[in-house]
Amino acid sequence: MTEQKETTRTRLSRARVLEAAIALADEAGLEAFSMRALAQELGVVPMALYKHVANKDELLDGMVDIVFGEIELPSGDADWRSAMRRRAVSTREALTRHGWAIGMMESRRPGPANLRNHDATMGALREAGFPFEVAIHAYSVQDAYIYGFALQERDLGFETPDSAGAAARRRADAIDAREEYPHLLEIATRLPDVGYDPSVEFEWGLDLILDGLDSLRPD
Amino acid sequence: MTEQKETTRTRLSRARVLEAAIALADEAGLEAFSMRALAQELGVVPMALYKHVANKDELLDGMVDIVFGEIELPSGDADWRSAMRRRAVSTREALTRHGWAIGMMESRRPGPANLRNHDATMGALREAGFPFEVAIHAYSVQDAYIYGFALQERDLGFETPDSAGAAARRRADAIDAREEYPHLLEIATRLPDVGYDPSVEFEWGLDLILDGLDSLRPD
DNA sequence: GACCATAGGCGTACGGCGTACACTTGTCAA
DNA sequence: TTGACAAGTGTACGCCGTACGCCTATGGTC
Repeated sequence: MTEQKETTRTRLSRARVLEAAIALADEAGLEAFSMRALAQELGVVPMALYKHVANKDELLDGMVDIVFGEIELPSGDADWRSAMRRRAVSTREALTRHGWAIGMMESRRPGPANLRNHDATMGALREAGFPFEVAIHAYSVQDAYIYGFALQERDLGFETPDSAGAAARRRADAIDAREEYPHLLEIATRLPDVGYDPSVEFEWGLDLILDGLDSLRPD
Repeated sequence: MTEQKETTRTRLSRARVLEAAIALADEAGLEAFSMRALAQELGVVPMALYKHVANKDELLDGMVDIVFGEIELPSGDADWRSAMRRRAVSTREALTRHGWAIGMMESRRPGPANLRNHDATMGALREAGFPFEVAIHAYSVQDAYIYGFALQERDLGFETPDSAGAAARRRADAIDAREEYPHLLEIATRLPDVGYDPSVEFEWGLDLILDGLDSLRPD
């Protein structure tokens, strides 16, 4: 028979490496994400990766910029408020899909998608009439809120309406002295009842901020 | 002579380990923070640490709870707004001192200082008259903003009034296609002039949020 | 079709990490 | 003085990122 290379493996490429890297980080988390594990996932020896990325750091840079690329840019058509709102919602969604990226969005060498995103966002605010300094403030509050919310959402494990209650209860149970913390107890007991939807929660705070900003806009 | 042990080294203790660990993480950063480096700092062999902490994870838990302990609890005396404001400012300050802790405040097994902080904060909101669900929302926005701001502050390197401009310029310079991103260029050029104080920036957004919350309070 | 430069993938090896396990040494109560 | 128990040590293992040199498959040229 001598079937020639029954598995003529598709060649590696930077794009394939990045894609597999994101998939691995998504499902295994950042701690379990190693060059060696990634190589295995790709059916290749660890050092093969280094023909396509300079090192792990540069790989992470590339991964983060892909996440930035998944974020909806503020469209010039819509009014500033809904443009900002859509961008914020889309950012949180991307960060929910890629929890590993949350702490890295602004800490690495910015890629093209990052720059485009920041430029477009600042542009939308300026064109909405915010003076430079107010635009800086407005940008700062929004991004701090978005990143912080994503961080909390990931860390507190409030994923589904009532896993939130479960998580709260777990935290309360972790310490047995429940009666020492009456308000934590209230959270653990009442949160499951009132229900908790992270999207609703996110948008509640987002709208509070956007309302505040709107009242500062000239005209 | 035979001076007995000229350096009768003070015994190790959990407290000494934690203190040295925080000092090391503060000055060397989280990546350079290793059990081996910490041991060396304490003039001891790595495995000696394990007589005082279970493992690195549990050590980090302890470090984070010490950071929580440095945060001012909302006092029952003041009105809710200034109590929340002081807590927020104090949290940001603690996180600025201990940048390594930012991503870990809510991700680890909560220690006593953590629980006390959360309970007291939720309590202050409830006693201010916020209904349960609104109090949850109010808590969520504030903490998301605080943690997110601390994260940005650390990652963007906007430490001093004009290192902010320098950092912005550095980011703009990192890519040479400056004219492709006019609004980033504006930031790089104008930010040094208008000055940038992270405390002012933080409190601007904080007040925006607190004002929004105040308008929702019953009475 | 034959040849060869080059890019892609491999194997080995090194120093650093967290920490298991068995040991020696120091300390303090009896 | 003694002996038990706590504190500190030494060695070793399996991970990690990645430098370096080798082999091999690929595709352009004749």
